[in-house]
Amino acid sequence: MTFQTIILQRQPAMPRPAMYLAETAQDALSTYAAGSEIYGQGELAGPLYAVEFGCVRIGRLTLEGKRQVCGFSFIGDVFGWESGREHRFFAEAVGVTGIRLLRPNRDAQAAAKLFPLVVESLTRFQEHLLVLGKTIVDERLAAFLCDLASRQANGARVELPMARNDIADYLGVSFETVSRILRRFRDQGLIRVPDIHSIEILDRAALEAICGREADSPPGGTSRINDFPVHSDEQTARSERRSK
Amino acid sequence: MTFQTIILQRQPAMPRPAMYLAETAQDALSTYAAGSEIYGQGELAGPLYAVEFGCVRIGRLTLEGKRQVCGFSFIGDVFGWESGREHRFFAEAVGVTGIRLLRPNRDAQAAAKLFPLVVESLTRFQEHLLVLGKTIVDERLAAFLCDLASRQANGARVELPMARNDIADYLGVSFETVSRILRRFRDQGLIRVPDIHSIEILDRAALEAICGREADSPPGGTSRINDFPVHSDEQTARSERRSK
DNA sequence: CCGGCTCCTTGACTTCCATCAACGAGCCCC
DNA sequence: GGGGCTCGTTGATGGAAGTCAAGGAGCCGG
Repeated sequence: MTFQTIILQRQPAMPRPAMYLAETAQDALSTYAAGSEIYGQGELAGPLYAVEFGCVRIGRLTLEGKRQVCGFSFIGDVFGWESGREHRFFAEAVGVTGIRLLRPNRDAQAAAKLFPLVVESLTRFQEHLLVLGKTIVDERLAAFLCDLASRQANGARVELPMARNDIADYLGVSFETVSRILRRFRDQGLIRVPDIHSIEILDRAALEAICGREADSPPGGTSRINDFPVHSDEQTARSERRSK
Repeated sequence: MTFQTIILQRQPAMPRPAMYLAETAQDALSTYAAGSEIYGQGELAGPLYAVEFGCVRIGRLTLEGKRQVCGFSFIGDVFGWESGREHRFFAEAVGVTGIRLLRPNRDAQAAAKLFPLVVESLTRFQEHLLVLGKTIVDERLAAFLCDLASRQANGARVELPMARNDIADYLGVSFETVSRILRRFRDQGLIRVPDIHSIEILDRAALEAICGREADSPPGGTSRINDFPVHSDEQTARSERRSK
């Protein structure tokens, strides 16, 4: 396995709440080789991980040996949440990747700081869930590209550090289909593919139309766990049945 | 719209962390008619909601008018997390459903108590995500049944308060396919369908084999945000490339 | 009781996509 | 440079599941 040459957006560390939890800046940073495992299924869970640079894929190996990727984490993202003692997923570096270990403190302040992050993570999974619910594969791929474009603030240029195989396992399609659809998008003039690991979006509106997106509304605002509007004991039977 | 006769597992409220946050037991409880909206897309977010009895579906209406259900919440589950100011999903009562409003306190203790709940919710979405990644629809339905069976501690009996349409939108298939596959499972002797809203699982092992499940490992244990095993700066290039 | 409604089932057809297969490109090491 | 490897592309084919359509089963109100 060779080192990938792409190092995605190496930028100064972002001023995120997660950073507050790192013990010291020096000893909590690890560099992972391309393809190396950050943690494996069944390993003991505990710390959280923040991506400093590069890209991480999170997924699971099924009993039949198939692989399903349930998410990618890019710079600034935090992953590693577990509700049990063990990791139910694996995490692997896609390219050369820098990871900062986050050690949650025992005091309650730590939970309050982590809260927005876990909710943001939840939001991501929910959104991806909707993508996987789509039956037309074009829509899934379009959604994937739009999502990447909005997460990477690179203008029309989108980096694809992961392999086609990873994208396929992420979108629940075969990697041949990924290849074919990218080609179709190219033929339709929606994208350009200057090299295998980057894509230039020529017609963002068209892509968003394909996957049924509204505007560019990136998740991850401020998490609100405070004041709330009381509306109690409503018996309203607004009961139109929504369907196709 | 008529009231459904099924009220799912009306039990004494479970001693869950969520309960600690309800203001008072009386005024925070609302009863919703079947099909009624608990909150809608675009509404202001704020409080959390705990299911006391019944069942809630959470989903989104896409621009094209299609509906995608991204989760069901049963008794004891907490929903309503949002990373932004607005709800990006709707929540509707499936049958007659009792909802307890949870008002998070401002103090940090609240976040610490809510933490396990949001991580549990995250876990559910992750698991469902893997289900949607499956290409064979039989596997999705088998996974759905197994999931319900493990969430409802009813032995082999599984209540299906939601419509076939809901299941279809949850699994990303057409409702005709749901019907067909349930029939096939019945013909194969895997399930019995005594009435339209309940299923008896005759061969749990076979169902779990179909969807590739290991043992019955219900999520929602104790969330660990504390001590962690330090393993810093590993450069190990354990780089087998996992694939199909 | 009958009509109207929603939900569910079943059938026929068609399309989309997974699979199998072959080949090319890039990379690395010997 | 040549061989071996992984990754990516493209083509051909079959099967799985969506779509269209019709009909049945409850449920309700008049």
